[in-house]
Amino acid sequence: MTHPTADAGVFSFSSGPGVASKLEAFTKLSSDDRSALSAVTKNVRWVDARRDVVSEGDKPRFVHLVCEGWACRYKQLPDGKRQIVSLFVPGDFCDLNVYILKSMDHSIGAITRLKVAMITPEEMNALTAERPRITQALWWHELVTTAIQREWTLNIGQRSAYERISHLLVELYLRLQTVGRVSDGRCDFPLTQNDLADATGLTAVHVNRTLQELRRNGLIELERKQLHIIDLDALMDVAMFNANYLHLDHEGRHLDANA
Amino acid sequence: MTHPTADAGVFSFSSGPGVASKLEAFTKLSSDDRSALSAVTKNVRWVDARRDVVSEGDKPRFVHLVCEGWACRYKQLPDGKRQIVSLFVPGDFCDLNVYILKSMDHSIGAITRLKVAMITPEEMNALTAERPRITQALWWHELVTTAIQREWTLNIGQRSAYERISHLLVELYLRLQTVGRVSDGRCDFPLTQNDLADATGLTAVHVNRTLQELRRNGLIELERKQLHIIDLDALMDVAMFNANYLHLDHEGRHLDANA
DNA sequence: CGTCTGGTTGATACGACTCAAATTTGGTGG
DNA sequence: CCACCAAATTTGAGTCGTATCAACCAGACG
Repeated sequence: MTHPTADAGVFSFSSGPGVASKLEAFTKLSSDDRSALSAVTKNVRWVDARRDVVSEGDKPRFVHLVCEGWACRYKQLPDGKRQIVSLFVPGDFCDLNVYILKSMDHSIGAITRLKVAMITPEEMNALTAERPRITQALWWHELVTTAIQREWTLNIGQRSAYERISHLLVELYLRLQTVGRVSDGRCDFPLTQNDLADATGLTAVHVNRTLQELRRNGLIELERKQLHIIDLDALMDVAMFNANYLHLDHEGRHLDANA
Repeated sequence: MTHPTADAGVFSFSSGPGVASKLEAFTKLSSDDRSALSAVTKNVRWVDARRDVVSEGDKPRFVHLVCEGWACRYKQLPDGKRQIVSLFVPGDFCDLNVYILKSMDHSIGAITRLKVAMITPEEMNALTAERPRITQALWWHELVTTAIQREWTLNIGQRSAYERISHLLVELYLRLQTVGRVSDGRCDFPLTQNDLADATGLTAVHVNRTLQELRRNGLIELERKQLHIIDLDALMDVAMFNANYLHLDHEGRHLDANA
């Protein structure tokens, strides 16, 4: 098992599933699709943990695709409060089509050391012009991303701390599962309690006590940046988790596009 | 002034700005663009206040465009709690491209009596195939909609009740302004305190007391479904309002596409 | 009129915050 | 390999913002 801070890579599956893995949760891609995708993801960049990939106010120039590591989207208030509004795991695109806008209204930050592919608007246009299946899949990705954003609004607005953290854990667990980064009920989980606090609108102290309660109740184990979900059904129950918003039910998913 | 429940129409500007008004906040449209738009918005439907336009679980079949009245997007939890995750005012599209998905993960509900145009996927495809400027504008619309969603997450996660309600009032005021539905610091505001509670993650009682405080502090007047913002700058200050997320700064906005 | 929805008020309770300090962990350099 | 330091986690005590519960009131409607 790779150590979280080792230089070679942050994750257990450091040469794990390809960048297409998330899109393939929507539809099977042909091998041509896959090679077109990997052709535009050649231009990669490593970003240190806790560094910005893009900062609020920047003119957006690239679409970013997370290859390795975790990132977040966050917004900051003048009084210093910070809200993490999205989390990105490997396979996630950060800002499809954002280059239409004049300036970023939020920042993208690296949670861990991060490998991101940088795709130019021209490459994206070429890709979508030539590969309708990828275009569809990117649209699906965009719709799921905004559905997750809505669920977060619901989560923060209506659930208690205990439910809220449970919900976030389940969401991330399922998202990691769809890109092949869960095994044996376990996954990497590099968020600090401070990150968790910023993502859920709670304080770090309260997150700490809530996690202890989840442990005490036999629902999870969480240490050394490893999450083990002991009883997923019970945790989903606590969280009132309804997976419909992840839209993993697409029929095309089981078809083979290479036929 | 038209009464909210009168049959003729909910708003002061009932034959107000056209459906293109929001898109024109991004870029000037040509008269061809405008007629193409109005051609696909012929199929309209009236929905009673407090009724669903689309319900969670439905197969999405149309893109909806709000012509008159207000609507909301909401999600409900099994324990009965409800979160309004978005609000729609005239000129807003509800769910661009949503027909890619198999089922709705949220509902769209009418706040007032509502006039919505129903656009088929085929019409949308034809529209975007033929009218690149509209395609761009729709993308911009989509990006702004999700930016608003992120700002709501921030709002609920980090701002106090007083700041939070202020922020929502300012946002809606500015959005109404861009579609020409503000005059003299005043606009229609059909939300009940209960709606406001569901949108901000507060209770109706607390919303009530908070509104009273805003009134007491000379920032707003709000009665009979009319909002008067007395001191916009002060209110924006309270809310720590940064309008960047509305992306109203696009250069194309001031160009004339008919040239 | 009586009913209903939306708004207002008061008293009380509690979930989450604050502040402060101690402890543990992980990384760094001698 | 150990000593050190910073970051992250944990604990405790006290407070506060917002929720809860329960009336009551006003206007709109049938």
